[in-house]
Amino acid sequence: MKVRVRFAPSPTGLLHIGGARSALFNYLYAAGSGGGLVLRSEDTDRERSRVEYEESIADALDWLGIAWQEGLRVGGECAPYRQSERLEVYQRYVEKMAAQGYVYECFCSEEELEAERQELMARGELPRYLGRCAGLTPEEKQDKRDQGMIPSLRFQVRPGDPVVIEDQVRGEVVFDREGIGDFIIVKSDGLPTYNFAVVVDDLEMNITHVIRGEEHLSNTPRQVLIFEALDETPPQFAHISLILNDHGKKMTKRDGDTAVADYREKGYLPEALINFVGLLGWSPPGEKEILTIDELIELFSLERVSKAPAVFDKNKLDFFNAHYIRECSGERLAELIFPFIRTKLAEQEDLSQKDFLQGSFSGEGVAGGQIPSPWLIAFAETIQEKIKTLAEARDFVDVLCGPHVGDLDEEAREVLRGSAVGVVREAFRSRLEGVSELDGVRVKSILKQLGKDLGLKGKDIFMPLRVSVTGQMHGPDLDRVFALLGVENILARMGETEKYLS
RNA sequence: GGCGCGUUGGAGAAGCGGCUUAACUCACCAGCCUUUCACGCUGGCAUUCACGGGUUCGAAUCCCGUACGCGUCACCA
Repeated sequence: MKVRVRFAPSPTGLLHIGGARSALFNYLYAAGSGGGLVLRSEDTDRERSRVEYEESIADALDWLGIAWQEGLRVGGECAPYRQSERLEVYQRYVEKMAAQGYVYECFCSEEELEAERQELMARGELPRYLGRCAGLTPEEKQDKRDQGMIPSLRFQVRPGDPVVIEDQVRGEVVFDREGIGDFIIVKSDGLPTYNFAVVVDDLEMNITHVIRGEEHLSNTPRQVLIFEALDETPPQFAHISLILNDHGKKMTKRDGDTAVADYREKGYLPEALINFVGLLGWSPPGEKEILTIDELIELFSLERVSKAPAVFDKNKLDFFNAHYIRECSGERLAELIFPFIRTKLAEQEDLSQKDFLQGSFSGEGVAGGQIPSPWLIAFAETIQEKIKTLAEARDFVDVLCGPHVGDLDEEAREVLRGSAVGVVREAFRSRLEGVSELDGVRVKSILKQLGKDLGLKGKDIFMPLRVSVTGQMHGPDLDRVFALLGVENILARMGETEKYLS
């Protein structure tokens, strides 16, 4: 039988890291076994569901490179893929189960239910519904209706053997039927509850494997009971552990960046996020951890999914991101960086006419858009090894653009007070005379010759020049920096730092 | 509280009864490389696998108990 898995988020918020991992694991499993992935929207919560969220979730998956063959946006044989549009389907199943006597109307109010729960808890018993409305006579029901009460529908849990779940990750998990009270399958607003809708949809959509978060494990017996009442075989279950924050708690919005979109905005690459998230609760068989999505597909298996929860470690994410940034071609990095530095670049008044702003982007780029200018590519290559996120590129704009040096800190000023500084600067300046185009090779040879002529080595010649031109103690290789700035800017900046000389 | 799940270094983890005096990766520390910072390279970082019992010639690996953590007990998913 062909593997069919699904990712079924409820559109009540952005796609968060945990959801992304569930989607990823489903995707990897499907792709690795020649199966398919279905994207379904579980929007039965009328209050909280919103189409915008559904869109943003699909966008996030697209961006990550997690592709689904069926469902939202792409359609398919089992359409519709939005639960709110499948009400007739659920109705059919309600009737099927009602015919077997599994369904009854419940008129209990929220207050009554709460009171019952409290009482059971106080007695130290399992809070659950005791079936008060199960024995209502037709007259009593009519009476309640006449009073304007709208019933919900409950599933009757019958006594029997414990429910055994063969979980692909956790092994055999056993639940007692007595601990499960009759639960609601259709709310009084006519919409099915989660536990009912998943079962129907997984059945109708021929889902073979349900891979989802551990928080669903305790719900699984209810779902199995419904499968049983329907006389159907449940799919294989695989419950993956939770992702914890660094305090060991379940990651929630309050922990700050939990949405995939947050990371995209901060300048993380999709391949870095995929690599990182893929290693959360799963480990590859070999020693290699830097893995592309295709390699993950190749290596992924449920057997290697960990039972223990995983802590989200931003350090490691940063490591992956820095790695993938370093792997980019200059052209792609330039394209990726552009949106992050666009406004900053625009502030550089004297550079605004340079081609990297608009004119640079014409023709076909690697990402299918436009081609970045040679300058932008050089800029990208210059900072490539310095940044962990794309957003950090912003910090380099002022340093590598324009005729102005920012304020120098005390350490930098100290460097310029050195005795040989004036000589080095003058020698450098004179060598720049008559030079119109600077490139890395040219800069290198100028600096080399300079050192030779003055009889100075390394630090003594490079630090004064670095500080004179960039105002900084650290930064990318000087030859690249100078080539990027150009003669005019270098001279202008040296003029500005003149005042710091002793 | 009931039920369920988990517990190997700061983090991700490998380990599936002897090959483990516990791989690998991130972080951290030291050294090397280098015109700075980074990158890269080399080395260091758990005598010990939550704790206590037991089984066994032998246990991180199997069993039991305890502790701790997490999840779940909704007309939310």
